[in-house]
Amino acid sequence: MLLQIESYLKSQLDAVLADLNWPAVAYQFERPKVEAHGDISVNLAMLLAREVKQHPRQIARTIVDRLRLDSRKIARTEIAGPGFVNFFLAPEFLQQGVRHILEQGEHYGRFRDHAGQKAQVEFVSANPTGPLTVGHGRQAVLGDTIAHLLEWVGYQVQREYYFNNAGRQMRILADSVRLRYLELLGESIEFPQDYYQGEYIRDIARHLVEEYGDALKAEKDLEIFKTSAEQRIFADIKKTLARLGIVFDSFYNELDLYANGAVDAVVQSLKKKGWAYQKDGALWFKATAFGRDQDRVIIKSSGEPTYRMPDIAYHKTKFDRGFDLIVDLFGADHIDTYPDVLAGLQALGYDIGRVKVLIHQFVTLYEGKEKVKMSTRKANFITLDELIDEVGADVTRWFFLMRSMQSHLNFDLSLAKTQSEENPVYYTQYAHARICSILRNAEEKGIRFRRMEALHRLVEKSELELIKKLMEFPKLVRNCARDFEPHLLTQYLSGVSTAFHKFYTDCWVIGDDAELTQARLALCLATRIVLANGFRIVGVSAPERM
RNA sequence: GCCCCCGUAGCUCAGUGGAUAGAGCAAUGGCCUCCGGAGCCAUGUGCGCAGGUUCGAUUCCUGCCGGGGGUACCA
Repeated sequence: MLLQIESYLKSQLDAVLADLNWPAVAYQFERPKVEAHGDISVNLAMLLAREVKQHPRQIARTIVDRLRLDSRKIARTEIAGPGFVNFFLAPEFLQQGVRHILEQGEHYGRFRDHAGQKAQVEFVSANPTGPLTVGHGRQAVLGDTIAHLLEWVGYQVQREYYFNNAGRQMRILADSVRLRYLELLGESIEFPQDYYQGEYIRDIARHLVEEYGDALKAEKDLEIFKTSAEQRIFADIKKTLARLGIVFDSFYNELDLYANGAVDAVVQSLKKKGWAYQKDGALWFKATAFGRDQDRVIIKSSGEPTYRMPDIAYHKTKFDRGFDLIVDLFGADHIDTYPDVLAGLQALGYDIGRVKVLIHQFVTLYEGKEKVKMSTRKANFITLDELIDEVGADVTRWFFLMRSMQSHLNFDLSLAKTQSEENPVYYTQYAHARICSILRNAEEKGIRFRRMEALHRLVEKSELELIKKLMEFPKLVRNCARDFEPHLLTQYLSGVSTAFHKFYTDCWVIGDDAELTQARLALCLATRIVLANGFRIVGVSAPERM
């Protein structure tokens, strides 16, 4: 609705500009912070000042005098401050906004902007060497929410998890399991310090003992230990993600890229195109030709490819699989490696404009004032599961979404535990539960919403403020999806809750005036729709009771 | 050394090229005849420092200071 009124205003303003023979400038609509400045303001006059060589206020005056706006949409127009033109929405327009929301229901806020287009979001992508950490949790929640947002603007989205099961880490993991296995069989072993120390390694070994007895005692090949570890750990990872409501559509592994020749094909292709050369016994990629500060080794002198090769080959498959939008979500530790991948793709002739790389900063855990150092190897990390045990899935998701991804996140565990009852997510969910309670109450009294024509009774300030808030939702969804900024949603939703709680305090819903009751029930229903739709995107529950 | 991110209220964090910079937690005082008090209302402090661009900078640019991360023929 807000989007409709903006395009209406834009067409009116553009017509006036054309009339006056004034140049088109890129003016913007915004929602003023201060109530006295109206509902929508436009900075047009200030931008025109230089072009037209008049005072902004005078320009604004000229424009406003020529505007003939529909009074059912815009109640009045004012010029203020340095030359803002402020518009005040007509109550009638707001009341019709409620009707619009009720008619749209669970589709309110959805767009078809990208209908028919395919997007892929790659995230988490943690190697199966241990349980997910709190840091992975941040990425998991961000990625899943971005995927939701893209779905809301029309994309068909695939969630993909890429993992590396070909490298040295997995060998160490496998050998860690082997040693624990031998230990369980009573052999005396020496467990290296840089091996995986976690208790879960013993669990995996225990399963092997149960399944194979001592049959693997002399097994020199690590394959069975590796496969077993990979399967067990992945099962746990999936279970953890499922607790947060996250399900991946596809898992892609590095080994396949070697097995099916994809890595080799990329090497040949780079050579053929002249982007690779031999030096010091290694094969180098001419990354400097694509703006990098130095060339990179892609095949070591030992004959092994470096990690960049499978990364490039993997990304090539994303293009070959036909995605219109490719989103990569990485932790800050990858910040210096993805440009090589992009350069590689450019060298192969792909349009990297389709790739959106998102970097999120790390989570630093605190226990009170003490910083908790985390290392999967040393197994002194707090797992994502433990965090969910402590605060629940809703709080976990909400907490990770309250911060923008480029901000470092200090997570105080003891605070999260003690404050879990006072958490902002409860405040927001409470509004939803409260609405459900009112509706139950009405139901018990035999009152049902059925009269859309009562909406003109919504005239109280807190009613109109709530409606304005609800009408912002679609624009917000679209902007969050466009800018890949899921955190704005949590802020918005808690703003909706505030507006609702105010309305609830000021206005009695179920009363003697049947028509007014109908109007306010409609507003409650509309609020519930917006909250529920928002919760669906951020992935928290919409409780009917708390 | 070089590259990336961050520096906003006591704490954790939002936000904006513009008109009076916000939320949650923490603190203090109010609000229950009646739909859920997990609520509402009221009270305080802040854009790291210095230049520049601009009609206007907390926002953009440069330098500095402080914190985090990267910078391998490891992944």
